[in-house]
Amino acid sequence: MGMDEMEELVADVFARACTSRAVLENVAGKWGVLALAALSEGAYRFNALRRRVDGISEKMLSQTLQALERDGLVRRDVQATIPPKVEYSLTPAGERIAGKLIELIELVEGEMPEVMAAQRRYDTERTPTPTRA
Amino acid sequence: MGMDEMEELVADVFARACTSRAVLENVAGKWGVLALAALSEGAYRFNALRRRVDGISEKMLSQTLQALERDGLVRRDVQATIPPKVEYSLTPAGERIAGKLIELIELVEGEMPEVMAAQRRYDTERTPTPTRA
DNA sequence: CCGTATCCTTAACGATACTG
DNA sequence: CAGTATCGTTAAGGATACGG
Repeated sequence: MGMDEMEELVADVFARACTSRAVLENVAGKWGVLALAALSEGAYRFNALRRRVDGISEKMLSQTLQALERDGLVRRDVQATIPPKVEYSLTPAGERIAGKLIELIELVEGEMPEVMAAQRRYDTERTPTPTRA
Repeated sequence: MGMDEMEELVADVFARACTSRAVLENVAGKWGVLALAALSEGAYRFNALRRRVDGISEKMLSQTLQALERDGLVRRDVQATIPPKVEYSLTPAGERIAGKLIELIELVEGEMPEVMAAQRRYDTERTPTPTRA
């Protein structure tokens, strides 16, 4: 077994309790994707970001940003003014990952017509037996 | 406002209750990523896939596959043999999305050294005040 | 304005048992 | 083998209120 295969094992996302899997969940999870994608548009302050990511609660935004900051993907800059301003932005690593997420989002959006057609087919093929009228 | 901006609005993942956001969650969610990534290696039968995606329960695998099948990303082929064999594989759309997910996974794995260093920094800078000894 | 802390509700999840 | 059904547990999530 060569070095490359070795590294693949210890970092394999398919293995549970793997560090890379945890990071992947932060990044690809429900709110992580949207936060990173929004920040790839530029720096945001807390409440502006909250408005951008429609539907996120204060609590979840706070938790999401903390996780991403801990992973070194998001930078948090505090300006000690009154009232205080806090700006969130992407680190270089964050920008690389966010870039890939944008590609994913655009790909998904491009597939939406096909996806919605498939959903309609699936739903009509399985529901039409309502206890047999 | 041109056509392009219009389409972007109706399909904007940043809007809650948006169809593309729901699909993105199926695809990028905890189990969706792993299921699609595994299937990009080739067709899998139910229990083989369950073993490949370490830690997933029968219930979650079943639910995940149903959602992805409904979205037209996974195909389910039943062979009426005894015992029955069911093969799961990617549709063309599923392959396109899975390909992008693999890129994401590999990118994340590549950033892991940097990420883990950031985590260590974050953890040491914030915990070392345990009630002040 | 930027959050954290709390409470409470909901839904995700896992384990088990059972059917086609 | 390939699931569905049910149940109990846990964690995620939302709303509110308060502190920095």
